[in-house]
Amino acid sequence: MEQRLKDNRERILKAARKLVAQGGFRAASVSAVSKAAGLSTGAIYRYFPSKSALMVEILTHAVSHEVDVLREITARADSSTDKLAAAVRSFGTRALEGRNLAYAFIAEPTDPEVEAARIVGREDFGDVFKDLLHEGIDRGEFPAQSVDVTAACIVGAFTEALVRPVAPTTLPEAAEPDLVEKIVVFCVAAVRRA
Amino acid sequence: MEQRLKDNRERILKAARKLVAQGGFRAASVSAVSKAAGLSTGAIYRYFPSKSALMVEILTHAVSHEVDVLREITARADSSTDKLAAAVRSFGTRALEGRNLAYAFIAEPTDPEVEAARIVGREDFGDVFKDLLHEGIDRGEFPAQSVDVTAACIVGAFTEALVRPVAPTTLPEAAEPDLVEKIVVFCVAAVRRA
DNA sequence: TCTATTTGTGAACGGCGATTCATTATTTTG
DNA sequence: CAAAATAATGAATCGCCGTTCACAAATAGA
Repeated sequence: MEQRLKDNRERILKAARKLVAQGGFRAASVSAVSKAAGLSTGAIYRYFPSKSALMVEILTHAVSHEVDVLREITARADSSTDKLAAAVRSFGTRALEGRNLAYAFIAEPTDPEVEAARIVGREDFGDVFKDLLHEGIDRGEFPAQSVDVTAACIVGAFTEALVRPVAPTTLPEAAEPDLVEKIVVFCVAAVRRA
Repeated sequence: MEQRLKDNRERILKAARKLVAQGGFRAASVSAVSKAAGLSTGAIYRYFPSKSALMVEILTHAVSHEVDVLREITARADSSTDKLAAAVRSFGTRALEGRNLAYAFIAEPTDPEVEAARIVGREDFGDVFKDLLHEGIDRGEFPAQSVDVTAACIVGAFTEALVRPVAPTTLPEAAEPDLVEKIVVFCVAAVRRA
């Protein structure tokens, strides 16, 4: 049945995503993925030409989805300040829900092919913030500033503040209350007077 | 001669540091280190119980040195705002001088032992900023805020803005002019909540 | 049903990096 | 200057990983 083939492909993607979410790319070896998907290692290669291709697909898919969410959310707010706050809040909240996955996609180094895909995703991401900053500067809501540097600082601030601390273990960890809101305040203050 | 033993140990550390600075931990294999140090792979194990131990020593040594520099620099400024600016500026400038080394120490994932050392160093680092923030809040220079979150955001902001972009290759890359100053402005504005 | 094609298996392969260890060179000591 | 101790060597070992492939099972088409 051709349906089963679709299902298998989906199961592989899902299993790989789960493993990356739990332990980063390092935990997603082909044998681990195949085991989690209930298939043999060889079977993986009937669905993906290489491990890198599998990882790239996971990454680009997740990133483009997140970028869509971000664009939609910013479109809803009126002022640039609100847009910025909403974007940081949304991204922060969503990243918190899947910390290790976010870490893997944002920061964890891997082989060159995946790295290239990461760079592209990172740029798509940064573009959302850059557009938003440009608009705010044009409107006079934000003072003139280097949007590239500011965008990098914003991404870095919440990456560090809520994604990084998890790197080694898989602790659920009671997050500091209002963590995301605090980061929002930090970023908004920085942008409005940077 | 016992002096030669000291020298060998030092040469190993130096060679390893250089390799990490050039290509991250990934480039610092035992055989590469031994070659660079002019010794055999086996010899490394007369001086260090494992590769991890060698890397941990490099990391903790470098971090404690950087923390010293930071403490000294902040001690020289008067206002908390100046201390903060000086700390961010100094750390940023120094990190830029050795981007890959900074990247490896701040962000590149490795084995659990090195990771543990990194976390400790990261905390020592954060403490400098936290002390500084507490003082500024007490003096009324900064509004009340979560020093933990703010410190993380600051470290993240410049990590992302000047260390990360280097991750894959060893490009010298003309850095954006005044990059460090822009980051300083960003961080100061964020902390002062202006 | 029987054959042809597609899908799945998992042991085997090749590469790489950390670690060990029998052996050799060097230094110390009596 | 021998003999014992110490240091250095680097090929071999081990473990892990991605990938392949000869074969087995399942499915499709006649």
